[in-house]
Amino acid sequence: MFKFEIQKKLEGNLGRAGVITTPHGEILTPAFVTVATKASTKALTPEQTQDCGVQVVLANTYHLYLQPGDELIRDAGGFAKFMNWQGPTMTDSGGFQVFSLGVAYGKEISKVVSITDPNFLIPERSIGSDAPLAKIGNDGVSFKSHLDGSLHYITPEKSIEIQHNLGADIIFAFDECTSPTESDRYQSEALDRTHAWAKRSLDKHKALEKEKMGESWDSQNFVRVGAPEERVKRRNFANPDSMPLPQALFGIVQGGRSEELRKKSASVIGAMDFDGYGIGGSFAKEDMQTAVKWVNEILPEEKPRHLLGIGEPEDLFMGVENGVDLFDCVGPTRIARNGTVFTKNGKINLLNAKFVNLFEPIEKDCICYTCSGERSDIKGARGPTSGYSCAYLSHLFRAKEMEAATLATIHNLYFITKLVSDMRQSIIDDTFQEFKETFLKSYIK
RNA sequence: GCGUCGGUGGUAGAGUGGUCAAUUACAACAGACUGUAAAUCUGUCGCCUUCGGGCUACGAAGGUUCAAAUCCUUCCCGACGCA
Repeated sequence: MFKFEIQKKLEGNLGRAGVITTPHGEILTPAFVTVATKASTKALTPEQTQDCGVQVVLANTYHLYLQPGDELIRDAGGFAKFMNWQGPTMTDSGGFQVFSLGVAYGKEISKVVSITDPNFLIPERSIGSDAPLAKIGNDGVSFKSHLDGSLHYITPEKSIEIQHNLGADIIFAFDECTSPTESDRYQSEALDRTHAWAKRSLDKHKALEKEKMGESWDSQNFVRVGAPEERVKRRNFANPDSMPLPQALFGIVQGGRSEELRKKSASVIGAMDFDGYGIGGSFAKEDMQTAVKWVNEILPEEKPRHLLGIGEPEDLFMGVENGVDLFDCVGPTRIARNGTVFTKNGKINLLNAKFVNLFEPIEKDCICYTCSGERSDIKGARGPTSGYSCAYLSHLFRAKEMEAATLATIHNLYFITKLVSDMRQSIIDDTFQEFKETFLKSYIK
């Protein structure tokens, strides 16, 4: 029931348009995956998220394991059902938290740095005095919960077990996301660890799939006909209707900024029997493109590739052109909550003084709910409307009204989802290069 | 009219002789945000500056003092109490 079909390839580079089939529906690729870390697209209901054109949401293993607990979500029938999301889902393995709660904790480090930024060479610039909450060992990672200080030990096996309880259609191997400031020697050590963890993740996944789906399970020919009682019982699903469904596992390529390590990782991970591949880790903004290219030239062409945690418009073009099928990023939703929205002419901050009395939508020709005032599925049902003005959004942000986050998030998700889906269409129409040039010309000033 | 308390930067509110251009919060102004520790964080926030400093400021005007937002006098304004 997990399939990837390439519909059309870009001439002269690695880009392609395709379709991923999951037990919960299809994903037309390239696609932007919306991040719903704690089983919620912050500020939006699933219905609103879907209305933005979002096909897939990605939740987080570590966060849901801590709260409300993966077993509870298993009993609820999986996180999609738990949050009332109708489409395909993914979970990240917790590998990113190894970074964000580890070396990056309390520090001013981003996984994407700019080589022109002098500060990036000062690795340990501290913005707090807290000790890291994640400590890495070869067998796994110990975490001190940021919620209550309790100690937890996550191994590749544990991550996969949790992800099976969470029940997403696509799950990820447990990896170590390294900091861009680490030495080559460390990156190499970490890479070996990530490779070992990939193998362990895969073995555990296969074992759990076998247990869940039965010995003669065939992922390509799965038909959803009803859950064998016994298997339902064995997996301890509280709701017998929520039959166990097959899950796909993606391995993760690491290697930091090193060509040698990136290529090595793509070979090692690409040779393992994963359903698809994630490209993770740290990048320099300036050479992200070459890094992605090194990797995708090696990874098996017939399997989907997911560029983890990348989502600036210019990076999306770069990724698509270099053979990436899926992206996820907290950027669009996070900056929206902080008052920044995308426009064709670059990002704008709605909290700037100039928007206080601007009685126009963010973008006049945008048809998202925020700009047009209309939901895509019931256009005209509420009578004439001209959408929400910048002045109103500015007021909501200044007044700290929750709706500010909702409306800004809707616009940004629509913008970014539409952008990637337009890229997909342009690949099919053979107009990708023109589309890219036109967009970037006005977007980057 | 008498008495008491009080008047501090956009606001609230510290400070009651020098370390005060004045704690703090909010507001304002700008910036950041890339597998979410994030409805968060950072910077600026009297005027001028060659970034050393200079100038004007704590209701107003005088005064004491080497030195005053801080002490004294008068005036103006506010709250409360008594007539």
